[in-house]
Amino acid sequence: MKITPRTLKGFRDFLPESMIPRERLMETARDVYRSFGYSPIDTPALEYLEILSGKGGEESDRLMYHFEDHGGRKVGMRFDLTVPLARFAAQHINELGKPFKRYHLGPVWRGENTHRGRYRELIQCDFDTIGVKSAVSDLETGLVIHDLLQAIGFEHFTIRVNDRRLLNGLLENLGLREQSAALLRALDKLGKIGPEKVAQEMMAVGGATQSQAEQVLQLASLSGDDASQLKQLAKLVGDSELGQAGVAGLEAVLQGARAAGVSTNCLQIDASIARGLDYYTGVIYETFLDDLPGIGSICSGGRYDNLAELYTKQELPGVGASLGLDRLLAAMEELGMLEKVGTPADVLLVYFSAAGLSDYLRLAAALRAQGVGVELYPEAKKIGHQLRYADRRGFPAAIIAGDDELARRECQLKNLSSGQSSTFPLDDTAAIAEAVKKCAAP
RNA sequence: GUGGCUAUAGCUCAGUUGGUUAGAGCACUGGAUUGUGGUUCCAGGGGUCGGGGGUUCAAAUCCCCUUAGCCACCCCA
Repeated sequence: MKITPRTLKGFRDFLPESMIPRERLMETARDVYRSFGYSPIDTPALEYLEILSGKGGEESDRLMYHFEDHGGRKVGMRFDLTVPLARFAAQHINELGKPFKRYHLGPVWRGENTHRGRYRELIQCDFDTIGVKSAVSDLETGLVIHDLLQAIGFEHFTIRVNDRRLLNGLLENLGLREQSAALLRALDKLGKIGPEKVAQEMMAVGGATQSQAEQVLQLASLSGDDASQLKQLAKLVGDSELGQAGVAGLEAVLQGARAAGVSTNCLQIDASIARGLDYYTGVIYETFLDDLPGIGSICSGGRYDNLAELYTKQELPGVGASLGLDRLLAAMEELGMLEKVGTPADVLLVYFSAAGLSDYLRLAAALRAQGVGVELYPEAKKIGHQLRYADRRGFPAAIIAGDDELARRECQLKNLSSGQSSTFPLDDTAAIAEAVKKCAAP
């Protein structure tokens, strides 16, 4: 009786075809983060339960995988990278200095119900700047998102920016500060259920009056250029100090972004985004793909005033965002942006007979030293078989060097998409490497 | 967590009012072609019909339970 091979609900295997673009995406994220000066860190998958359940209480029990280890310690698996960052920062900030900019790519686990694009094990790609309150860091966070999406290959996307202080300032003005959580939750559904139902929910659940609900909804109906939108917002928040700070924050982000060359198409105010994380206190970002808005935000983040207050007396403000790798890959798949490749190598080296093995090994080593990925076929099967293998795996090229070629100290390089071959001296590995790279280029 | 839909070969699916040995396309392996892939032709392997229980002379087909997936809602650190 064999054990049925299967994976847990919400957990997935990745075949090369999906793992290759996945790794590429992570590499792109790392490159962009590094280009802004963020440094890599890592933290354990397991933490003491008390670290992770700091504020969640009962709710976190449902969401988090937790258990008792063999030493009787109560432990939990991290469900995001922000809480571990808070612990990490509280523990190490004196060695790190401020500001501290880090990126962190890694899996997190959530024991909640699964949906399309939502799994129990997922990769997060976070970057944060902690230890400073500067608006420059707020702005830079948006710039990273912008550069990241461009580096991945997106042209049509919208980074929506908002500021928590704006919303709270308005609510303060209206005397609704106490109910802000319920009201923001309602406001966040705007795109989904429309303004009328949002107003209804605000009145029913949030305790707002009709006119209060309408004023909150005005936030979401701005028009005109940056300056006039900011003017409208300033008017809405009136003399609320908090609200004015929010307007100023947004102004700084918009001006900076324009100075850095970010177009109005790619980054704009959307005062209705309110979603999520309770701990955000300032600027908020959410990013949508214009060609696939239904998939939701693929990169979100914002500013939080005191990341690590649960763990240290030191005040540690921060700002950052997180790329939802799995959701983004699902989107790219749907948009046909992922070409199917079954191999990461550039060329297949056909194996004729053991007599040529030393030459093959020497050639392969020389090509690899020049940055060309080479796969040597491991057995002397028929050439047709080996070429078919190369074709199906998506190799762009094959090197063919049988007894005849080797006797002449030559090899053939066959471009598998055009079908054309050319001959090179076996020793001229620089020329071969260059020709292979030409085949591999799109 | 609530409600609905679904599960047949590696993948996409057919399978009549319950009826005898469960099929197709693609993929895979071998051959036609002993040194040139993608096309074509031939052959082959691969299924306890998601799992368990029940009804029946007889179940892929009907009933119950369970697991997994999809959709909507709830929630979202």
